[in-house]
Order: sequence, then structure tokens, then C-alpha cells
Amino acid sequence: MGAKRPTISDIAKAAGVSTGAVSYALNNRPGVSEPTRRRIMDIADRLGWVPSSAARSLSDGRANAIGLVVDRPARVIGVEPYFMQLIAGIQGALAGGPTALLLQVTDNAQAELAAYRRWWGERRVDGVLLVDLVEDDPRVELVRELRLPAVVLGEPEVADLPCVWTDDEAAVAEVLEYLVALGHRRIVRVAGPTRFVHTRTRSRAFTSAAARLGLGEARIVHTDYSDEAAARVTRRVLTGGDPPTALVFDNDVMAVSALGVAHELGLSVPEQLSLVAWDDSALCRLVRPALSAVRRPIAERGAAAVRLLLDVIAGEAVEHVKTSDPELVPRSSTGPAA
Amino acid sequence: MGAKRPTISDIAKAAGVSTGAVSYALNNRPGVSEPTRRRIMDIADRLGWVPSSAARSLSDGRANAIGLVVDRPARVIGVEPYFMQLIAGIQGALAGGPTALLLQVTDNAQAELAAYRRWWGERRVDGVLLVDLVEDDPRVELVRELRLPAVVLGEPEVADLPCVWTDDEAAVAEVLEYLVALGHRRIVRVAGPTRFVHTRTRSRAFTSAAARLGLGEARIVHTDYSDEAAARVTRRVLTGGDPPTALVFDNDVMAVSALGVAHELGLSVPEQLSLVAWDDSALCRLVRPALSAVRRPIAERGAAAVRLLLDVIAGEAVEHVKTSDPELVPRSSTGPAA
DNA sequence: CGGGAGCTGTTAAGCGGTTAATCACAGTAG
DNA sequence: CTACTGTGATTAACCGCTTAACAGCTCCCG
Repeated sequence: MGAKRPTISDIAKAAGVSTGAVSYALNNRPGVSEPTRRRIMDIADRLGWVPSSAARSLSDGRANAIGLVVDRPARVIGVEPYFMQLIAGIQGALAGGPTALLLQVTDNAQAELAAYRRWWGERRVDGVLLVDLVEDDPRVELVRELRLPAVVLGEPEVADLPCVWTDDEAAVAEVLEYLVALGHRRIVRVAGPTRFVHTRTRSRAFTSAAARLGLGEARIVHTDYSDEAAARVTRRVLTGGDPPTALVFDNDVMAVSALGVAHELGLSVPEQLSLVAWDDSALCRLVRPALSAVRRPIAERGAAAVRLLLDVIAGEAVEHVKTSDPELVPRSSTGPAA
Repeated sequence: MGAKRPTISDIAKAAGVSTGAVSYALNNRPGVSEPTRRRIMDIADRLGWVPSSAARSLSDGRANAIGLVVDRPARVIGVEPYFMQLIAGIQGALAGGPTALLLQVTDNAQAELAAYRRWWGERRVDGVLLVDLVEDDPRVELVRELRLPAVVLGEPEVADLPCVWTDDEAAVAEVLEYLVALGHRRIVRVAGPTRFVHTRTRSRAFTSAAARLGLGEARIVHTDYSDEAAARVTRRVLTGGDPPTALVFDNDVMAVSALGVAHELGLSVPEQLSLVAWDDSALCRLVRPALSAVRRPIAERGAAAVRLLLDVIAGEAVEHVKTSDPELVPRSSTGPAA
């Protein structure tokens, strides 16, 4: 059962006032005199009083919690540093406030939808964060139908939901220009699953930048973000006809995996093959050669999303938030084309 | 505010019975006839009823949530695959049930204690999972004082709390025997922070196995689990007098980092230096040479801990749970001593 | 035929807060 | 002296659900 927790009526008894007065005092609302308020607050923290979230939820209808569902296969989620960094950023913005984070990891889209629906039904969360949006994402429809406050981490204009976004397109162009400047012309993008909007956005940017730079053959191959898939795809691309001299990846893990494949195939990096990773977690610095990568402000994204969501929940008018720009961090995995 | 959510009194109205009857029916308790129960349940799921967690908490005192606080510096948490795997395991055991997971990431022990205290005060959680225990851990004292159900992921007998443990000592011995069989005699263990109990346990096992195997010089150096610290330490150890021919690490990230250092120093792995990682996330397979590692059942630990905690919360008598044993997975980072 | 025993259902209190409505009691104006 | 205005409090309803206590009904037995 746990030790006894003081309630406002304990405080009321100790202070010789009604529970109503205690409530007014503790919430800094008018209705009690200054001396009384002080007395009540003294007693409250002498008793170590903390409001019961259930009671508060029940009466004011707010859960003081937000939810995040991560729908990625278990084997991917472990190595992918993205989510932990995102969570760290989320926590940073939540720290100090009354709001808690509910986390769920699912392995299919249905389960994710069910999770939102249930949280909403149980009134467990005041709002949710949406990541990895897909085209015509059913979650968008769902939160709209439920009128569940939601913020998207992704690209704006894909849903009429408030959104925290990062200018990936510019970064894609920057990477391509960089590689072209190094003399590369056959460049392949190893992307995540097509269904993700962010994948498509980057692919579009990749294709158009390639066209602009006069690269006829801007190939894109898709994976599921896993290291195995990346290895398979990389192997195929490198051993196929007309192999590329540079590869651009959609995350860190795949780039590292490709480094291993290059090693296997006896291709030296960056002399014979250049690699560019995406996200730039510590992984990129860990391997040899250290990977050139596009650094994105992941924790910043999480924190911004939380702030935005809290505003939405508070009923304020909000606008899309753009984070700081990604930046290419050149290291040792990129060099002049062979 | 969100769309309207049905309550039991909506159901009661629709079924022409009292809310009490509805409650009995929906909870499968005696007190209503079979036909009535069925009618009520039909109406309930036609209306899409989901119980309000706040209301339920308030009346039965249970939060239907458990809490996990991870107290590691932000820069470590991102790359460390351990926690995400643990969380995946936790979710697996929670899936389908009514219990949610509250997650908090903090960057100091005080904040962690505060988090538990607050969750308890708010009655937000029914119990908590404790990881990374230290000697005389204040959290143990805290949960005892609060009578907050808790389960330790770590070694038994360090606290009188139920515990999920893995036989690391045997694994340490196995690794050492393996290395000695390969001819290594100068072996250094690159460990996590001394304050963690699991660090000490492994160190003790390391020292005693070394003694048993007649290795006089079983050195242990400590780090904070970060790749930077590991690189620093590895560099120092390898360039100092009487350098080791094999290194055993306390996690994956440090081993990968050391691989980079070896590369820097022109030491070839495994010809001149053998490396053994710990945990065996995908990281180990990603790098070249692939790292020999001790694989631990991390997700299994998480799942077992959840089940144990739910039992404790339910008031059942429980015992420590031992997970399956870790196993050494030899890959290409270990070989005969030079 | 009186009086349990069993079902099926209702009533109402309570969980810990919030808050509209009300009240007692100044002080102050008319 | 009455009426009005504020101020600082209390009261009680309510949020949605659980559950002990009780009530009506049928059935069965001595």
C-alpha cells in the first residue's frame, strides 16, 4: 500500500480550515488571506504534500502527461541512437514541470494506433508526439477524430498539425554539392523505408539537387534502417554494374554497417569509396575511419516538440517551429573521387 | 478538450441499470445476471468505453503504471544500446496488460530520488524498476521508507529487494579462461564506474578468476562508460609500460572506441591485441573486425523484471529471478596472444 | 406457512482534489 | 440605522469508478 501520503484534508485539519481553503491556498488563487495562505503552505511542505495526480486529473480533466509511441522493430530500436537522444531532449523540456512522459514501443502500426486510442480513452495523456509520419498517416486522422492534441516531428504541410521541423533538404543539397566538389558523380543514397515522409522529402531533395548539379544518375535504394538491410543493399550496389564512388545514408547505423561491407570487399574508405552518415551520434566518431556525417539537432527537436505540445494543450495558438539547421561534419570517410 | 468519452453512467443509462451494476458487469464480478452482463458489455464496446485511469486510480488506489528512471549523462545515453533494449523488453512484458510505463531520464542522483519521491506522492506509479545500483544505494532506503514496490535489476543480496539477476561472474570467468587459453597473460579489464555494484561484482570475479588462473597482474581501470573515457584509458594502458595483449570491456561502446584507438596506434586486432566487448548489441557485428562479446539477455531481463514487479505489486510472495546465462560469442577481435 | 438462503440489482459513500455558490462579518457610504 | 461592498472563509457538488451495505424477489425446506 505504501506509507501514508498526506492529503489536503490532512492539511486542512492541521491548519484548522476547510479543504477548499487549502486548495485555494496551494494553487495561489484568491480567496484566502496572506497569513492563512502562508500557514497552509508551511504545513503542506512540512507534511511533504504532493497532489494526487489521479484526483487532480479527475477533477480538472488534465492528465499532466504526454505520450510517445515509437514504432520500430525491436532489433532496430536497440542500436538506433536517435530515439534515446530524442527522449533525452524531451525530458529536458519536461524537467521541472508537472508533466510526465509515457513511453510505448510497438512493433506494428496497428498497435501504435491502439496505444493512442487507449491513452486517450483512459485520459492518460493530454497530448502526444508523433514521429515517423507516413503518407496519409492514419495517426493524423485519429488524433483529429479524437481531438487529441498532437505535435508532429517531421515536415510541415503534410498534416494540418503543428510541427517541429528541420531543414533536411538544404542539408541534402549541401552533402551532394560537397561530394560533387570532391569529384564524385556516381552517388547513391541509401534511404530508409519509402513510406516515411521524411524519407521522401530527402529523396526528393536528393533527386533535384542531383539534377541541378548535372548528375544524371542519382540512384536511391531503400532499406528498413537496420544494419543487415544496409549491408545487403550496400553489397549489391557496390558489386553491381557501374558502382558508385560515394554513398549517402539515412542514419548512422547503416553507414557504419556499410563501412564493414566496404572492408569486406577490399574497398578502402575514403580512397575508393566515400561515405556520409546521417544524424551524427557518437557512433560516427567511434569507427575508423571516422564517418563524415550530417549532424542534426535531435535533442533540440525533442525539446521544441514538447514545448510546442504544451502550448497546444494550453490552448494557445501555435505555429510550426523550425529547429537550427543540420550541418555537415566532414571527417575521414569522405575524400576525392577515385 | 477532446471528443466526448463515454463513462459508465452513459452505459448505465443506455442499459437501464445503475452504474454499480455496470461496474460489476464490466469487471466480471458477481452481482449481475449473465444476460444483463452481456447486454452491458455489448453496449460498452459499442460505445467504445475505456475506463478512466484517473477515476480508477482514485477509487482503487492503483495507478496501473510503473516507473523507470535512467540516470546517465545525456552524452552516454544516446549511444548506449543497453537501455533501449531494456525498454523493449519491458514493453514486451507490459503489452496487452493495463499497465503503462513512465520513463524519466535524469542527470544526477538527486534528481532521480526526487523523481521517485514525486511519482510516489502523486500516486502515479504502483512500483518502480531500479537499475545501476550503487553500494548503500539511497534508492533502496527510499523505496523502503515509502513502501514503494520495487525490483532491482542487478545482483541479489545487495538489498533486501526482489531482484532479477544474471550470472555475470561465470561469464567473466569464461572470458578469462578463453583468453588465457589463447595464451594471453596480460589482460586488462576496462570497467564502468566503481560505484556501481555490478562493476564491483564483475571486478571481483575478474580478480579471483585471474588469481585462480595464475595471472598475477590482473589490472582493472575505470571509466564512465563513455567512448571518450574509454579511448583515453585504452590509450594510456596500451602506451604504458608492460602493455596488455587483451582488453575486456564493460560495454559495447567502449570496446568499439578502443578498436579505434588500436587502429590509431597501429596495433592490429586481433594479431597484436584482443578485445572483448560486453552486452553484444548489433554494434559488435557492425565494426571490423567484428567484436567478440559476451551476450547478455537484456530484453529478457527487462521482461522478467516487469513480471516480478507486477507480482510484488499484487502482493504475492516472490523470489529472486535468475535470467538465462550470458554467453561468450567469439568473433574476430580475439586471437592468440602475440 | 414462516423463515432463511441465493440471486440480482440499487443506494450511497468514498477516493482527493477543484470550484461555483453561499455565507459571515467586517467596513463604509448614504 | 440601514444598505451595500468586499474580503476571507465554508459548503457542497462534481469528476468517473469501486464496493460495502442493503433491498426485493424467488425458491426451498422444515
